[in-house]
This record gives sequence, C-alpha cells and structure tokens, in this order.
Amino acid sequence: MARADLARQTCTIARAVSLVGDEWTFMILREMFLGGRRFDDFQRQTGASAALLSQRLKKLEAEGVIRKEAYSERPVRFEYRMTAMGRELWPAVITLKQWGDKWLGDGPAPVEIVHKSCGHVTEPQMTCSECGEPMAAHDAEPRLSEPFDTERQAMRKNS
Amino acid sequence: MARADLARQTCTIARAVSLVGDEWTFMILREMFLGGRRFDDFQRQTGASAALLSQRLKKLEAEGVIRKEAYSERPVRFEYRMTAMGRELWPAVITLKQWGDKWLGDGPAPVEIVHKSCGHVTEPQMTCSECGEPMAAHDAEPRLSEPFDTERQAMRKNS
DNA sequence: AGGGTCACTTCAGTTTCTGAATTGACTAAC
DNA sequence: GTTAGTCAATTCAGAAACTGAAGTGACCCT
Repeated sequence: MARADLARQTCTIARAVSLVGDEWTFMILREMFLGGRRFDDFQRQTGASAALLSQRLKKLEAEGVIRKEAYSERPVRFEYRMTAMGRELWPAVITLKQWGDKWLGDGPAPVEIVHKSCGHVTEPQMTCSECGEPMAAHDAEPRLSEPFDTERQAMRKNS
Repeated sequence: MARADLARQTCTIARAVSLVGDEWTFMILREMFLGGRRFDDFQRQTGASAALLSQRLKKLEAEGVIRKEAYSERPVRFEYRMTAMGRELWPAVITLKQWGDKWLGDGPAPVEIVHKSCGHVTEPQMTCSECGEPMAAHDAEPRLSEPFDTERQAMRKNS
C-alpha cells in the first residue's frame, strides 16, 4: 500500500498520520508552536528544502491545518498561521518533545513549557477525562467499534 | 538538510521525529498498541511492504523502542514487543487519534479507550503537571534554554 | 543601476519506497 | 515422503519522493 492510501482508511490514526505524520510536517509544526510564521523561518530553522516546504505548506493549507495570510501588499508577502485545527496538534508535538527529552536528550531540555495561567514550568501529562488520573499505555484498553473490528478481522483473513 | 540529520540536532523534537516521526513507524506503533506483535500482523493491518517493515523494525529495535523475541524455537519465529521506551510513545499515538477523531472522522470513533482503573471510556487529555488543569496551545509559552536559543539565533543570521 | 529580500519554482541527480517474487526453516496433510 | 502451507524475512526493478543548487518575479533601499 502506498503512503497516500492511509488517508482513505477508516482508522483515524491512519488519516491523521497521512496528513501530518511525516518528518518535515512535524518540524514545521514545531516551528509554528515556537512562533515561526514565514517561509524563511521554516527553511532556516527546520532545514527543509524550499521545494519540500512549499509542497507541505500547500498540503497543510488545503487540508485546513494552517492558513496563508498576506502580511504585506507591495510586495505581496505571505505568512502562515495555524487554524483551530492546527492548534489542536499541540499535544501531539508536546508529547513527542517530552518523549525526546526523556529518552533522547543529553542534558536539560532545550525548551521548557510555561503554563501561562498558573505561571509554572510544566511537564504536560495525559490524564483520564473521567477520573483525572494520569494515564499510560498499561492503563488503557482499546475497544474496537463493531464495523471497524469487522474490517480488521477481514484483513486478518485474506492473505 | 537530509531527514537523517534531524537526529543530530539539539532539539529533542527533531531527534524524536527522526526516530519515530514517519508514516509507517506510526502505523507500526498503532498496531502494537492494539496488540499486534508479529511481522505478519503488521504487514496486513498497516499495509506496509515487507521490505519497509523489516527495515523499520530493525531501526526501532536498534534504538531500543521495541525488542525482538523468539516465541518459538523450531522453527525459530520472532515477535516484537515494546520496551519501556516504546510504551511511553502511547501518548503520542493517542494524541493523534484524538485529533483524527475530531477533525478527520466521519462518524463515531473506530476505537474507544477504556481506562482500566476507573472503568470508563475516556478521552485522555493533556493537563498541567503543576496545577492539573487541561492545557492547550494558547496556555503554553515555550521558553528556550540559553545554549539552544543561541543556536537558533545563529541559524537566523547565516543565510 | 546595482544589490538585497522574500516566497517561491524548476530541474537533474540521489534516495527511498512499492509490489511482486523468492528463500529457508520448518510443520501438517495426504 | 512428496506436496502444500506458515512465517519472517530478502532481493530487485521500476516508481515516487527528496535534495541542493540555481533561477524567477515583485518589489525596496542606496
């Protein structure tokens, strides 16, 4: 199966991955959450080639994750900003940061997160929406909904 | 800059991304969190080609995210399991699932998460480790540590 | 007039990925 | 005791994606 076909699966993880689950898209998102808005920023801070960057920004814009806005007429110059949809990718990026800090870092974390409303440096964590306790993989049991379960069983059989 | 060079950056997001931030790696992780362990499961449920799968599993094993274990001698057969390092990628996968469910889904979510200890279907959320309140992008202010900040300023200047 | 900025586009060469076939060490069925 | 099947791969040619460098167009600044 080609990468692009992930978008047509029932699984919403597959769909999300086909939209934002690649190396350079994550780098662009990181940059935006650090305040980057311009093509140039992205190019310098992420190291992506201009061609790639242009292609990815177009895709993200087409899917509604970011939006392009002129910040100057004459000359016409654009910058990119996140939509509500894009902003909600923050947990995905932060989560990778935490993991990277813990398992791949070799000193203090290069970026700290300050929680504006309480003023503290924070290490955001996943908690259960129902009981409020922190959650990890072993606390979670996935339950497949019926139609999706059937789809997966089918894959198990044929071939 | 080539994708592989991301691993050599100071930024721990870049490092994490170079290790697990690609389409098929996410699909493998999804599959493992749904209980998949064997080469065959991965192939069928993710749709990745055998060559790719083999390469990715090797990389993840080499980096310590998963481990390979024989589940049968004669014939020697292997399965893959997560290490502690791998298990801690759960929030990253869940976070993408939540986002996909909300923005890319077209019905009820194909997978629900049950919080074992409280028994409820849950929608895990990011909360501040200090005050316990839910957090989103606008509540967070990134603060660059000194050496990293300097590194980024430098990038801003030279071309 | 000459140089610089910014957001790209173009393109040749390289790398990575896909799909299909094949391998090797077995087991299970006829 | 051949034949078929299972499983975890590997091999390979063709296709797709990415890189790095150069170029473009609409300006501005001196």
